[in-house]
Amino acid sequence: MLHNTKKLLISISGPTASGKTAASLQLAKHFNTEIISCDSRQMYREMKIGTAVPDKKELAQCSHHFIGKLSIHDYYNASMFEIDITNLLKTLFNKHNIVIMTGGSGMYLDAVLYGIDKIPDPDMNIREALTQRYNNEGLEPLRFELRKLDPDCYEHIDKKNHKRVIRALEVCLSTGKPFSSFHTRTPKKRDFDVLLIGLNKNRTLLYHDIDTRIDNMLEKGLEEEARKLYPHKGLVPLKTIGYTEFFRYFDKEISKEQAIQLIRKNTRQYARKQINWQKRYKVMHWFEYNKTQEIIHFIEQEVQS
RNA sequence: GGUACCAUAGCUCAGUUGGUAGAGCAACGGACUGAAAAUCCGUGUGUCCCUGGUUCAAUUCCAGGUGGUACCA
Repeated sequence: MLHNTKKLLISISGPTASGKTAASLQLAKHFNTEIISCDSRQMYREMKIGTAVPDKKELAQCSHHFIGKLSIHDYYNASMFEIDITNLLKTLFNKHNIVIMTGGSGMYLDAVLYGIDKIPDPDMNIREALTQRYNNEGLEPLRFELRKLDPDCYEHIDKKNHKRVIRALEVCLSTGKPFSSFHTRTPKKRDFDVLLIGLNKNRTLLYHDIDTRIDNMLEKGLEEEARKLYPHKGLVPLKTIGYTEFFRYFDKEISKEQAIQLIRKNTRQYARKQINWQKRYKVMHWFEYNKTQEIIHFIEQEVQS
């Protein structure tokens, strides 16, 4: 039995197809607890197949949170996720000493672990106007304006990344204060401990398993799911691997075979970006993807010490 | 069997009037504070098919070989 007074959040990280779902289910059953999904796409209920949500059997094995919670028509972001999850954790920690969180969205994980600085909600009209300007005039004028409004931010920002520049400008314009003035650069304190677990799978096997997973999605009807969502293809949640490629096929821009090959390629690149992101956590404990018993043993040792 | 053309990066192909080579895609590495499965940045990884000849120097020119493609038999 666990005698710790402080509650523990166990985060399972790893690239797509590394076995996070299976591992977290085993952990949840072993510790008799619940699972929170830290995945920026599995939370949309219309996108089940393409985001590889756990199947009915898996979902029935323990309580899952945040899967299919939103509609693709809802606006959502990492800051909202931070608030929702910290609130949810308060409830769950009343029932459990340990809670599992699993998923591949690095920024959402950061939001839960360290928090995101409080900034007034984005003004969509300003964002829209800036995006228009970017489309018409290019990035240069926006960069120039940012240099005027927030020289400090301009120093550090990725100047070729239009989304970053637009975001910074949008905050400057809607708040009247420099974007950089909102950044505290200090992680928030949480009243629970965190144990970061990373799943490791060698690249060759990972790529093989990605292909298998995509074959499964196609069998389950990914094309049909994508076709249903095609009318909404402009929505942000649908800018997602597995859907955008099919949308291009529906637009007759590429063949179906090309779309599937693109899904494979883009998923591999996505996995690499996830691996890259996960390297930033110096306190991550790495395990081979199929060694859940070792993870359980490790957690029990950590809890007792 | 004969003739012509081709052989350069993982793939498709440039190129070197002879001084050991570069694009796209792929691959790989990285950044990330309210769009993050998004967005952006960086890196060339090579027996220039093989053997011989000419030359100070051959991936480049010449000869032969091997493989491929097309056409003729």
